[in-house]
Amino acid sequence: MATERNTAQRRAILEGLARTAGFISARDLHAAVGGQGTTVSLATVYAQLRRLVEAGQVDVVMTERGESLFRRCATDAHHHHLSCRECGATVDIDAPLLERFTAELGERTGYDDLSHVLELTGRCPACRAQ
Amino acid sequence: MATERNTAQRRAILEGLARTAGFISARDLHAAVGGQGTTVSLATVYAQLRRLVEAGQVDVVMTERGESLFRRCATDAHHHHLSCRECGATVDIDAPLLERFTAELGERTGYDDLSHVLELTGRCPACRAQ
DNA sequence: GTTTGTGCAAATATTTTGCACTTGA
DNA sequence: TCAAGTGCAAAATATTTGCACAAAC
Repeated sequence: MATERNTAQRRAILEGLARTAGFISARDLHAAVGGQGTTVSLATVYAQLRRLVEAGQVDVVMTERGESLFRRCATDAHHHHLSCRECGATVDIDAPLLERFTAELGERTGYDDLSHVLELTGRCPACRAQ
Repeated sequence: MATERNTAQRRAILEGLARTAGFISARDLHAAVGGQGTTVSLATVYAQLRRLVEAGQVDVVMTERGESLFRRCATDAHHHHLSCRECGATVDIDAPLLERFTAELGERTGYDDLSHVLELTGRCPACRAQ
């Protein structure tokens, strides 16, 4: 039985994920965790993320460029957000348009049990001003 | 104006894609093309695929492992895919609704340089029938 | 004390790039 | 002719792995 050890690095990574609103790359998570007290190697970030994904505690999506993005699984209500790729500021988004879109899609394609992941990134007004 | 030159390599790559039923990786396409008379370098396969993708003549999807898969496609517009989580079958989706949504979002939030990752999964009619 | 996790550096895999050479129009 | 395309090898990017050491239990 593989019991997870409660190491300082694992704690730091879980906190980093908890502090993050949406999806985050391994590289960015590594940077975010490094900013705090503990230092964690990138290899350990990957190792922990892999365990968390296997345990079903973390979600993964692939960007178009082949980069994996991770987030702790949300059990709460389904919603989306837009986050600034420079400063990390996030804005919540009500997406009735998107929900309608998926519903329509099911009818048109014959697929059912549809689910979607939408990750939006951009540059916020403050960062743009610089 | 970028006019595409009709090189032997480009022809071989297009024929390779035409001979392929579904999606194919750059590596496999390179191997398939090499089997025929002409030899084409892997770098050229990538270069041509990139042009074809930019021209909207070829589709790309990402595997879970971050490998790009290509296939010649009918639609020219930017679009996404809905894939069956059981058998992997993929359907093209034109998403003018989504594009409009992101454009609107930019105006409403003041964010610019928006990009999105949209992952759609469901169960296809064939798998549902079982 | 044993087993799991960590960190480093090196390996792997995919894709891109710099640059000299070739070729299509 | 000459810009666009090609091929090679090297670089860039993302992720994994081997192995010695450290730490959790």
